[in-house]
Amino acid sequence: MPELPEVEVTRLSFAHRIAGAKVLQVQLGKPLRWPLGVAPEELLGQQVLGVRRRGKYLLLDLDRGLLLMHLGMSGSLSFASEQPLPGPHDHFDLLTTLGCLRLHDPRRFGAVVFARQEQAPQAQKLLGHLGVEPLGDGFALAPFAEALKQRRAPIKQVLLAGDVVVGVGNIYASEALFLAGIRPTTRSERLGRLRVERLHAAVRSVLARAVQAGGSTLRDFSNADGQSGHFQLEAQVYGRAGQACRRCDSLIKMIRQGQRSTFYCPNCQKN
DNA sequence: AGGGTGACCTGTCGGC
DNA sequence: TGCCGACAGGTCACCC
Repeated sequence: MPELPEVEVTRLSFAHRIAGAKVLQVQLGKPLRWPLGVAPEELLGQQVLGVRRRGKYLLLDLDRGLLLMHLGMSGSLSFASEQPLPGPHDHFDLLTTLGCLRLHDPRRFGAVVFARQEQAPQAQKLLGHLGVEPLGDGFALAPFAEALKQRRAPIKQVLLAGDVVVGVGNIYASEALFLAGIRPTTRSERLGRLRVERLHAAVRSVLARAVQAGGSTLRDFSNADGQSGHFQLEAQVYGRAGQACRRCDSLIKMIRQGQRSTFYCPNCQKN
């Protein structure tokens, strides 16, 4: 479910409501990808100062540390004034004076990890290698071009790797490459100035529009209010193998790259 | 150090 | 209807 836009939409939906809350209780379900890394009692009484996002991580700033939350493949957060009855896939509840923040995650690829500070090794192990924020000022064309020139892997996989630019997941990678008119299999280093420029703009605009639309093009995403995306953004290529390209009517193709599906239009995306 | 692979876990869907 | 394999929005540890 969650790429950068979904994570950001989630953040926007509850950050203002949880700010200032004090932690009353922590309830854990089945194990997530990593252990919390601290005794839950350690969190009690701490105040939630705010919620930031770094890549696909949400950072819950507390007065004596921070919680790094990741939604994995199937996670979603909800924030409700009363604690709802926990279901079989609810694996983390943070009960606070202002409401209950809950991580629901059937596949349990998500995680909640505590660190005393952002620079602590537990946090840096997860955040340290991340690339620039695509929606921030740091996403400049020249360094992006420079980074892409250093890589020999197919451009789709460089985007997914997240060490050049963060937040682009499997859906938006295909979508951005379509927008830029670039074949996903093209080696990163072989992209010329013009294509890099188009890709830079495409990554930005695809992600920004998805945030504005309230989440992804896909069906089961909902923010922490329980509201689903507006579905205003139709996928151009993702999930459309065998269907007609919306721009040129050619048939959309699906291939496998690094065990993930990639979709593209063979006519609109020639190298 | 970059690149390729397997691993983690559960649910759903299509085909036989 | 039932079973089985393929696949799903992420990313880490591991090997070369």
